[in-house]
Amino acid sequence: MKNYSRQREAILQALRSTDTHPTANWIYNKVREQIPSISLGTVYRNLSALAATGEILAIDVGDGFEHYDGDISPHLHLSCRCCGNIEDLVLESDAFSQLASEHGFSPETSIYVIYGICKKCKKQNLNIGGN
Amino acid sequence: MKNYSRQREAILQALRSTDTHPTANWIYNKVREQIPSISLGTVYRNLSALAATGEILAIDVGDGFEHYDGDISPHLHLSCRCCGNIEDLVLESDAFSQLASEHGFSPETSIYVIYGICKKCKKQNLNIGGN
DNA sequence: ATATGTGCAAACTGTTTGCACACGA
DNA sequence: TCGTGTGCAAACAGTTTGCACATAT
Repeated sequence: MKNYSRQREAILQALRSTDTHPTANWIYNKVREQIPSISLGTVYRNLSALAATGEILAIDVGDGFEHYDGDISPHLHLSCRCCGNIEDLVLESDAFSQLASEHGFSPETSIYVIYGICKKCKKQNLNIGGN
Repeated sequence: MKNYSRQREAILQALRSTDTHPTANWIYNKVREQIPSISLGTVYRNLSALAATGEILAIDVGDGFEHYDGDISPHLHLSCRCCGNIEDLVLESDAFSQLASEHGFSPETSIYVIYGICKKCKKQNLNIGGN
């Protein structure tokens, strides 16, 4: 768990260089700054591998894109349906995972997404109607 | 918000007739028992419409399929990476949404997914390696 | 008649995969 | 040399969408 290829290293680095939750395509473009010859397929392959080993998190917020997160600690994802931004909210304790454990379920990864309107959009009165 | 077509009614009914979290295709096959001529496109269109109005929930557990849930109350989804089953766990209170509110975020829908191994799979020693 | 919804099938798009080649041990 | 990973591009699959027709008011 150390012998990373240059490509995987760059992918991991790109993901950890941001506090957003980028898509595969964003990472692809980012990594190309360092390794112009890298291919999208390689990005997907490595992201899948990293997610499978638990080194990164794959988050599906329902916008049709897979998002990735270098922060694997349990935290809330606040997904704004107005600007599309995904905000993090650190959790002091993961009561939900504990609850799941009490019910016989063995938690491994937790992905909590709350959809709504973020503070900024609300302030700008960019509120979207009932949609 | 009452004038539902026969198709939409059937889709809603099919979704609420099960305690699983079916995919669009499952619903499609289910509804075809009543309305054999219904098309997949119609199912998708209605599911999207129902999810947009908040009458149902669209859940992405990262298996490549969109899952739908007729229960829109905040609850945990326990996704077993062994058998693929999605279990519900009712929440008495949604502390996370409250936390988000305190941080200026206006929650509308909450989707909590915990990945792990369910009780049944664990009992059967179907435990999957580090994967 | 008009507006809304449907069935059908083609199109779309993010993701996956096969294959030949490159690189490190 | 051998195994693993890469680049490329074609293939895949779930979902969306355009269009003509059906249905209800």
